[in-house]
Order: sequence, then structure tokens, then C-alpha cells
Amino acid sequence: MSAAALLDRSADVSAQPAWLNTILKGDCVASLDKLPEKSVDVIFADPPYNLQLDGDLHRPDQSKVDAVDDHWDQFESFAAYDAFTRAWLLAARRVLKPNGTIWVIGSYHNIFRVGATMQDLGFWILNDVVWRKTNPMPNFRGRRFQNAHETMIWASRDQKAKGYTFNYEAMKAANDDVQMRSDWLFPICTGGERLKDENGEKLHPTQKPEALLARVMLASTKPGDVILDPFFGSGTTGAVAKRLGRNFVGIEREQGYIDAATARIASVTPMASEDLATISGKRAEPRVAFVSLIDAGVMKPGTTLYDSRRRWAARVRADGTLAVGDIAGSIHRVGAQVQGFDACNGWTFWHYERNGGLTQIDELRRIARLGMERAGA
Amino acid sequence: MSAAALLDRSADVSAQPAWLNTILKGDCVASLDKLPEKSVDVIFADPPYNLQLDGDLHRPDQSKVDAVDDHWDQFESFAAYDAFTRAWLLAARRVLKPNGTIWVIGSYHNIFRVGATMQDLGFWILNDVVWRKTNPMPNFRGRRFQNAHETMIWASRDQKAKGYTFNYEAMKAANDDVQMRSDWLFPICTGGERLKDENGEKLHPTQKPEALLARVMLASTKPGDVILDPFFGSGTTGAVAKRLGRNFVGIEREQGYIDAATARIASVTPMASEDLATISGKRAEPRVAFVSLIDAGVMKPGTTLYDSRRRWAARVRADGTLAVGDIAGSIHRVGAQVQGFDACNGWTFWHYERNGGLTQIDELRRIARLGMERAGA
DNA sequence: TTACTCATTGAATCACTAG
DNA sequence: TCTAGTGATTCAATGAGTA
Repeated sequence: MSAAALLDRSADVSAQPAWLNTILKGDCVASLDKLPEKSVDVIFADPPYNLQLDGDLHRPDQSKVDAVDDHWDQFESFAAYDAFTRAWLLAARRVLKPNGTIWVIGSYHNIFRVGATMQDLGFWILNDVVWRKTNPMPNFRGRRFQNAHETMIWASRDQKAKGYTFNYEAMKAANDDVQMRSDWLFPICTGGERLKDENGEKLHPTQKPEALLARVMLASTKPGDVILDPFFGSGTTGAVAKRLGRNFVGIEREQGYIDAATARIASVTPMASEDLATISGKRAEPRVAFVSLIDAGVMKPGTTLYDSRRRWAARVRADGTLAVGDIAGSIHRVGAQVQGFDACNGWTFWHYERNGGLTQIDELRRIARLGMERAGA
Repeated sequence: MSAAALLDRSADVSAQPAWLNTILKGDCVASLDKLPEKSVDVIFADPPYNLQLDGDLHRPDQSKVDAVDDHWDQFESFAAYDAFTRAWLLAARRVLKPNGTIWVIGSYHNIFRVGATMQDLGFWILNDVVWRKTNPMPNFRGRRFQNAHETMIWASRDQKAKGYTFNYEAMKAANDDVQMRSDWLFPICTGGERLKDENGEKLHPTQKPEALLARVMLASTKPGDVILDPFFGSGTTGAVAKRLGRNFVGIEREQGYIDAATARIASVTPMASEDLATISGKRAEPRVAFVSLIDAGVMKPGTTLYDSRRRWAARVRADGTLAVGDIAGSIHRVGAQVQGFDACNGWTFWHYERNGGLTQIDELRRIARLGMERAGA
């Protein structure tokens, strides 16, 4: 989307639902049920794992606990946590667009149960991403390894949903031109970023760093997308969304957190849209048919094309197909056939003679695209 | 245990059960049921990952990826995999000493199900440990993050078992005198360490590096302890156990793997006991991504960067890319493009304004590296 | 012997559009 | 919804071969 279109969209308030860029107060599942289905692009969830179990929770068969069987209580609390997890994930799934994705963050206390439940409900895991902390809390007793990371699960709505957003080229460019890995290094949230209450104590026990949320959104959303956070807490998701030109919806039960998050988000200045622009790879470029090069006169029928090492020579025909001996077809099919491969990118495989050397025909496609832009195509 | 005591114990063959330092052939659960209860100190398990591949995958050069499609990795459903997991974990738990611990390694395909089942059965998770690979396989289609790690769960037999072995001081000493973290960096198993069959092909599709097993054993076992591996495969657990003066028991179904593992272990020379305390893992040079400077707040989106002679000015964007007019990309690509070169080291080419003069952004990288080294990057 | 190029490979749940 | 066609996509190591 161009910067101008983005501005238009922001200005057209009437087109936005009332819940956009607000915090819904109340229970997570009840609030999710009030949102329209298939209405958000990405969900970021940081669910609690130290649930205070309600007193009205009973064993399925009401039986007396055998004092020897000390697994019962454990099982009971796991079962309650699983039920809670299942309920909010189901409600969240209804709200997610078919090509939307969900991020859930957790530690070893809960992430395995959450991940298994996500799989059971049909979510399709794309990656598990490790947040490595530069400055984790030490292990004071010296009885375990220092717990220096948390785990995020990134999943699409279901297995066949392939159209999710992943800004591959931007992630790669940001990572010194090699693919972004599944292990990310960030400091924990401290200092000025950490919200404090009136006593100077930390407001929220698990406030996430904005850099973590920024990476999540830059990787899996576009400007103008809607990001839902069903456990909004101190509002990091909302603050980062606003800064990065995205829309948010928060759900939170406690008024104290809602007040703090509202003030926090109000003080955020959105970034200039030219700083939000992102690179996109060839996939986003308009398609060019090989035959249109012939139509435009930049490629003449009868021209001979070669692979980079002149192992094969092909003749361009008037209808935009190539011929090598008995083999004929598109630039891609013929390129694949002569090499004995299933597939081949003809644009980069075939070359034409220019100034005594060989030039990829992809160069001609680039020129054709410039012409298309001038024509406003 | 002193070295002398260890020698005594090795000499007293009659005190050792017949199954010690052998590979039991057969089904995992059936073989476990034949072992006496509470007889092993540590279990290391590398169960099938239940990969669900859909068709072939080719590299950009059209070569086919040799994926794990072995029959032992095929399960009909999540329910079938869960039943399998539950069965072997239950059988393993009976064999484990009350103060014993268990390690299970997996990927996002299976580890969440395994972890939840472990909790259901009463195992008490001590840590989840991330194995970060220095040289993971890339994501060839550019549709996800590079899957650059696997996860290990380390758990005690139950919550109240506090007497498990954890060699805290040895781990700390091996890690430059700071606590060993839950994220470990090792290369995958290649080169001379990788077992080959008679055709020169990899013998086992998922052979683990010895360095990984060595750290597991140095952390959670003492010399003379018994380590059980119920999915023995190529026998890495046995080879490392012998080298480190520990005893092993393996369980494996396929005779081919048993033969190869037996020969492999026979060729291992045990380390001198006085050397056992001084081993540590390899460490790698930290690499800094430009975007991490933004994450850390030392570089702000919207900042203008210049080359040393201010011939070009570029704007830093939120996702870690640079923009000069229509040109956008990584610090390296943009530096190359404005100069008309094929390549450019953006770290030394671009500068930022400081105290009225220009400073290389490489200076910021040096600062970031100091922080990363502390995090064991 | 050294330096360089080129081919190979590893636990992988790896497209998208037009008709 | 299905089919056919286009065409996008890789990092770190090892090891063989060559200059």
C-alpha cells in the first residue's frame, strides 16, 4: 500500500469499526465472542500460566482423593489449564481471518500444553521462535540451568492456509542479507520502558519488550493490519502497533492495566510512513509474459537464446515459445526439459547475445516493467 | 566418586548386570519392561519427530532435499503419536531411579505433545534447553523463519524428587564462570563424525552431535552413572558415555543400526578420569544484525546515514532496511547500489552524525557485540 | 604446498495465479 | 473447486578437483 493510501485509510474514520484501536474490558472469551468473525489479521497472545483456580472446580467423578495418589491435584490443575487454553484459542480462531496467523508466547510451565492444544484445534505451526534474553534472571539456587529464554509459537489458522503474510525479504535484509533465524536475541524489558505504578513498583509482572513485538509485527503484518491481543496487560502490543502504523484491539479484565495502557498508547507518536515502507521481493513484482517482449519489439522472433555456459541454444518463435530441436514450449518448460529438471526459471536461465557477451533475458523483463510503470499499468 | 572407586567398580564385573553397556534389540516398550525398575540414573531419548511432509522439496538449484521419510517416523494421527509417547514414557519412568532425570529432544512438530504428556505423567520439568545450530538447513522457499534450533526437555521423575544430579559448578566453570544458560550453541553432526554406510550415504538420518550429548552428561550425571537411550540409533549416547566414563544401555529395533553402533562404541577410548572435569563446549563468534541496533535503541528509525564523504545520504527504516530515493534494502545492498558495485560492506561504508562529525556504524556494532558476548551468543 | 573454485548436503510439516 | 502454468527460492561446512 502506498503512503498516500495509508493516510486516506486512517482519515476515513467511518470505515473503521468502533472496536478498532480500543481496549475491550472483560473476560477474554466473552469479549472475543463479541467481535465479528474473520476480522483480525494477526493475534499476539501472552496467556497467564499461574492461573488461580476457582473453588468451584471439581473432579469429573467427584471421587475422594486417594492420599497416596499425589498426581491427582496436578492432573486436575493441568486439566483446568487445558480447558482454559482450549476455550480462548477456539474463540480467537473464530475471530482470525482465514489467512491470519497467531503468535503465542510462554515458558516451559505452559508452552507445551498450549502448543499441543493449538495442534489439536487445527492451527498449523509455522515456526517455534526462541526469545533469547541478553539479561535473564539468574538461577539463585544453582539447581538448574539459568532459564534464559521464552518460546513463541507462530501458526496459521489451518494447514492449507498458505497466503499468510511473511515479510521474508525485509527480515533477510535486516539480518545482514541472510535469512532470519528462529532464535532472536533481545534484552528483557527494564529501565524507562518498564511501566511503574504509583509506588514505583513494576506495574505488570511480565511486560514484554517493545523490540520483541516490533519484530513480530514487522515480520508478519503489513501497515494498516489489525492485531488482536487477548491478554493486553500493560499494552505493549497496542503501543508498538500504533508506532508501526498498525491497528490494534486489546482485551483486558483489570481496570488498572486498562488505564495504564490507555495512557501509554496515547503518548505514542506514529512513525513517519516513509520509515515504515518495507522492501518486497520479486514475488510482489507485476507479471510479464515473455511474448509481450516480442510484442514490444525488444525481442525478435528467430533470436537464439543460450544458457549461461552455452550448453544449450534455443530459438525464439513468434508466439513466445522456445524451441530446442524437438522440444518446444515456454521459456520455463524448455529450460527444465533440456536440463532434465521438473522446474526452471526461464527468465534467469536463458541469455541473449549482446556486445559479444551473454545477458539474462530477465534484464529485458526489468525494462518492460519500467515501461509498465510509466504507462500506469 | 573418586577415580579409585571408579576403577574398583569397573574391575568388579560380577557387580554389573548383564544388560549394562549393551544394546537391547527390540521394541522400545517391550525392552524397557525387561529392565529392573529404578535401575538407571538418566534417560536420554530422541524419539521419532512425527514429521508430516507433503510432497518433495527442492533447493533453488533444483536438487532434491533428502528428507526423513523413514517408516518409523510415520504416525496416523496426533492421537496415535500421543499413545506411542505415553507408552514409552510410562515404561521409561518405571526404570528411572527416584532421583533420576530424563532428557527428551524434539522439534516443534512433536515437542509440545511430548512435553504435555510428560507433565501429565508426573514428570517435573526442570528446564527446557534450546540447541541452537550454527549451521542449520535454510528455508528454501522463503516462507518461514529458518528453523535453526531444536528443543530438549529436562525433567525429574516427580515434583518432590530434589536429589537429582546437576553439576552446577562444572557447568559454570565451562561457561567462563557465569551460569550455564538454557540456550546452547553447537554445529550439527557432519564431516568425520557422521557415520556413513557402505555407499557413502549417511547411515542414520538424525545422528546427534557428540558435543550435545557430552554437555548433557557432564551436566546431569556422575562418572559411573547409567544412561539409558531408548531410541539408540547410531549410538551417540553410548559412544559419549563410554568416552566420559559413564555406563549406557541402548534399545534399538534395527540390526543395521545396532551393528554400526557396536563398532562405533568399540573404537572409543575412555578419557582419563582426571581429564573428565575440564571439558567445555565450543563457542562461536557473535554476528550482529543491523536491525538489532534498532532493537537495542542505539539506532533510531528515521536517522540519516552518510558515506564518509557525504556523497550519499540514506534513511534508516523501522525494519532495519535503508532507503536512498527509490533504492531500498540492507545496509550492504544499498551501499553497493549507490556506488554501482556488486558488493559493499555496509558496516564500514555508512556513518552517522556524532558531535558534528561522522562515525562509522561499525562502532555501534562493536558495542552491541560486547552485550552479545555476555549472553553467550 | 597453497589457494581457489565448484559440487554436495543437513529432522523441512517450504507458491500462487489465471482460467 | 480444480487444473495447468508460471517462476521464486539457500547457509554453513565439507570435500573433491584444479591452478
